[in-house]
Amino acid sequence: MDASSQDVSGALLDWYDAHARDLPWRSLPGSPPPDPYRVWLSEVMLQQTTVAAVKSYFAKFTDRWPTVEALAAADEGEVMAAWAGLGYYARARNLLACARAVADSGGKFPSSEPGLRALPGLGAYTAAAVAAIAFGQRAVVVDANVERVVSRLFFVTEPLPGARAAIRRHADAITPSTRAGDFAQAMMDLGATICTPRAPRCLLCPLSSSCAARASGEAERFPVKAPKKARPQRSGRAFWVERNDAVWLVRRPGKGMLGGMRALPDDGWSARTDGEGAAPLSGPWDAGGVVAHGFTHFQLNLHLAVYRGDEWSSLAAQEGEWWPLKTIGDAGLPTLFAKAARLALAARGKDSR
DNA sequence: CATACGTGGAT
DNA sequence: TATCCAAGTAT
Repeated sequence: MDASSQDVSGALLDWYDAHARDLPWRSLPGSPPPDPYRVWLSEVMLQQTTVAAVKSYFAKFTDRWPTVEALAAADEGEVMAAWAGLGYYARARNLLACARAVADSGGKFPSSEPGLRALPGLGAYTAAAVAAIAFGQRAVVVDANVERVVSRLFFVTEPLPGARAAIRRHADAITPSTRAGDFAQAMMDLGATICTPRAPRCLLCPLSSSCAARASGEAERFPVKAPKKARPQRSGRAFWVERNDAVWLVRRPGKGMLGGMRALPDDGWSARTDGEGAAPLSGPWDAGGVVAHGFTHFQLNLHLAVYRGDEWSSLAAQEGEWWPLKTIGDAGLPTLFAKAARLALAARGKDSR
């Protein structure tokens, strides 16, 4: 390592010793690594998800399933329901698959980066992060924070995603061989609190004297990114069928949008197409309002169709369940359908008043 | 390499 | 209000 790389990692670790965020899945700077189970769980939850959103879910999961063996023994539906609202539901399916793989191998996570990378739901980032944070191994940990910090430090003008390889080389060059976990978390804390996407606080940055973008006065324009595509507008229908203060819910297919989650029946809308599928009953259907919901790659207007009849016999041949309205909050509905349920119940409240 | 995959908070 | 963005992964 050359002198300037040492300057960067040393200055960053000194800053981290004084300013590390106190987070439930962390150990104090310089102290022994935390339980790999908790590191892994937090890292999966934090994929594309904010610290604020993760905190309550992390508490819920570790309280309910304190060890990887406990999670491995859990019912899949209960894990999916516990994940409801956090998004990117493939993570929950992979989480359980990973827990079971680890439990089947004696209950210990692999400590090597390649061993971790082979587990379900662990990609390049998460494998490196767990290796560094839970096992103290030197690993090049590159997430969106690191991309931003490094692209500024080294004035990387090539746009993402093409710049990934160059950014990785730079990150490798400044990664120290000791305090691997602290270094990785320090880079992420710096990116989250100082080297922010907009209005970076360069005056408070421990790396400002080494930062090429800071010297140029244009830190804010990094990382350069390729232009995004417009999000298409889609529409679909969801069906509200009520009987004896219960609503008819289904389980979505294991893959695809909201895969594996409990849901209202719908007409098959997806990222590719508006809905065209059949209703669970012949109707008649009343208009129950519209839920607007933004996904990563499209915007959806979900039209709620409400059945007020009493011919439910055709449902007996279908997969699904009557869920009591008074415990609808425990059904584990993803946010889109939780919004739809809220809409239906609000309208119902008005009717009965 | 591009696309599918959620959600809520900040600006 | 609209857009951006967050500790990415799988295909």
